[in-house]
Amino acid sequence: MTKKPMYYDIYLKIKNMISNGEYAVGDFLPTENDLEKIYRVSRTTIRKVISLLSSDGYIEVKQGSGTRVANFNSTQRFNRVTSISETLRKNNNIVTTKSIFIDTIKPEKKIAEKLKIDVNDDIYRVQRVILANDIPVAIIKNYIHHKFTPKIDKKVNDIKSLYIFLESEYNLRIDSAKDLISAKNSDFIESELLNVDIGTSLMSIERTSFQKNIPITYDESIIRADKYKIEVHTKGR
Amino acid sequence: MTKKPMYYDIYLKIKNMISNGEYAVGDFLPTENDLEKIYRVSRTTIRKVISLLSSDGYIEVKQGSGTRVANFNSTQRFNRVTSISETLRKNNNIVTTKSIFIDTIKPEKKIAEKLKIDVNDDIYRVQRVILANDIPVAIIKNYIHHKFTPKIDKKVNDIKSLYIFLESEYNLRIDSAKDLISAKNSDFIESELLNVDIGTSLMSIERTSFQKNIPITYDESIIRADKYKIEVHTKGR
DNA sequence: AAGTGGTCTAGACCACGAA
DNA sequence: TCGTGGTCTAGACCACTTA
Repeated sequence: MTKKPMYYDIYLKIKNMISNGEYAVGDFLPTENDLEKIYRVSRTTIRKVISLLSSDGYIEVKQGSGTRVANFNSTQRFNRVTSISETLRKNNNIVTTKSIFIDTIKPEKKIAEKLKIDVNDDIYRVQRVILANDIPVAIIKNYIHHKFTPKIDKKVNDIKSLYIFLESEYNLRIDSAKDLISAKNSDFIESELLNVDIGTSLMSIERTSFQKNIPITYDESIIRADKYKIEVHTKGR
Repeated sequence: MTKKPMYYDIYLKIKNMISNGEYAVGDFLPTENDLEKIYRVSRTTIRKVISLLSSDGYIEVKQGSGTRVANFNSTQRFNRVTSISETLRKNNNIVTTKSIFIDTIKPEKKIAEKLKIDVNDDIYRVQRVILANDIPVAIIKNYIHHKFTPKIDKKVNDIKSLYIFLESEYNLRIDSAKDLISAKNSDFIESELLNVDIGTSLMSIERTSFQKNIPITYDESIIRADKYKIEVHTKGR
C-alpha cells in the first residue's frame, strides 16, 4: 500500500482541471498564496505542485507576474518522455486501443537484463494495437515486473496511455527513457495487425523507461512509417 | 548585478568537489543534516542543492540509505548533437567516405522553408556515402546556404564529418538540431549505393541543424537499419 | 506601490533501508 | 531499531513585474 503525498493529489487535481479546460490556455492559475488557502496546505506543498506541473510543461511560471497555463501545441517542447498514444492525441487524432491483452511470463534474457531482474521473476506482458482515427498505427508490447503493478491484469480496461496509467494507479512516475530506434520489413503478423503489405518498411523502437534510474518498463513498438514520425530535439555539442 | 542565492554557491562548491575527486564516485555525501551544519543553512536550502546536483546526474539519492556520487559513465548521457559518422567512429568503426559530390542548386520549397531562406538563393548540396569498415551504411545529403560556407566545393577532400568541418573551417558551431525519423523501402538507387536488395527497410532522418536558433544545414540521411541504430535518451515528463 | 513568485528559516513527523 | 531522505508547517524577507 503506497501512501500518496498531499502534493500529488493536488497536482493531479490541477492537471485535470487544465485538461478539462477549467483552466484554459493563457489563464492565470490562482496565486500561490490563494492556492495555499484553497487546498489548506502550506506554501512548500503548493510550490512542489507548481514545480511538477511546470516540469510537465503544463504551466509557465514567471516571477512578479504569475503562473499561467502553457500553450501545449506551440510550445517549443524539448525532448520529454512521451508515448506514441500521447503524441498522437496531442496532434488531434482520436486514439483508440484494439485487442489489448495482458499475461504473465518469464522474461527473455535480453529483457531481464534491461529491467535488471532475474529471468525467473514474473513479469506482465501488455500487448495492444494503437489506432488513430480508426487506422492501425502501432503494435506495442510493454514488459513490467509484477512488483511494480500488482494485479494490473484486473484493470485492463482502464489503460489508455501506459505512462499516465502507471502514474495515476501506481504512483509510478517515469522520468527518463532510453530508446533504440531501427527499421524492419513487416512480417505476416505485423502486416495483418497494421493492415499493410508484407515487406512494408516499419519503424521499431525499443525503450527502457526509468523512475529515478530504476528500470520500470521495457517496451517494444512497431510503427507504421506512413502514419507516424519520431521527432527528436537535441541540444549541445 | 545579479544576486546569487545561497543554494547556488553551495551547489557549485559541491559540484567542484565531485569534479576534483574530493568526493569520489560511490562516496556518500554528508547527510542532509550534516550539510546544514557544514554550510550553516536550513534543510530547505540543502535540499535545493541536492535536487540540482541530482538532476544534473552528479549524485544518486536514496531514501533511508543516503546520497552518493553517481558513476558518470553508467549514468545516462544526455543527448548531444552528433553525426552518423561521429557515432560510428566512436563505436570503433573505420569510417570512410565514398563518392563525395558537391554542387550548387536552388532549394526546393520544403528545404527553403526549413532553412528560412528564399527559393532563389544559391545553396550547396553535399552528397556522399558513408562506409564503416568498407561496408556502406548511409547516404547523406547536406544542404547549406552559400553565405555560410563560401567555396566549400574547393575543399571537398577535407570533409570527414560535416559538423567538425564546419567548426574548424567556418567557425560554425552547431548547437542544436531537430530530427524527424522515419522508415522507407529502398529504391533502385539506394539499393545500388548501399548494396542491399530493393525493398529492404531503411531508416530515414531529416535533420535541421542550428546555431543559436538560426538554421544552418538541412540534412537527409538514408541508413541501413542492419548496420546502425539510433539511440535517444530523454529525461523529464 | 502593490502583488507576484523566489529564497530561506527552524522546527516537526513520516517512510524507507540497513544493521 | 536507528539513521537516512521525504513531506509538511507557519512564518519571514527579497526580487521581479506591472501599473
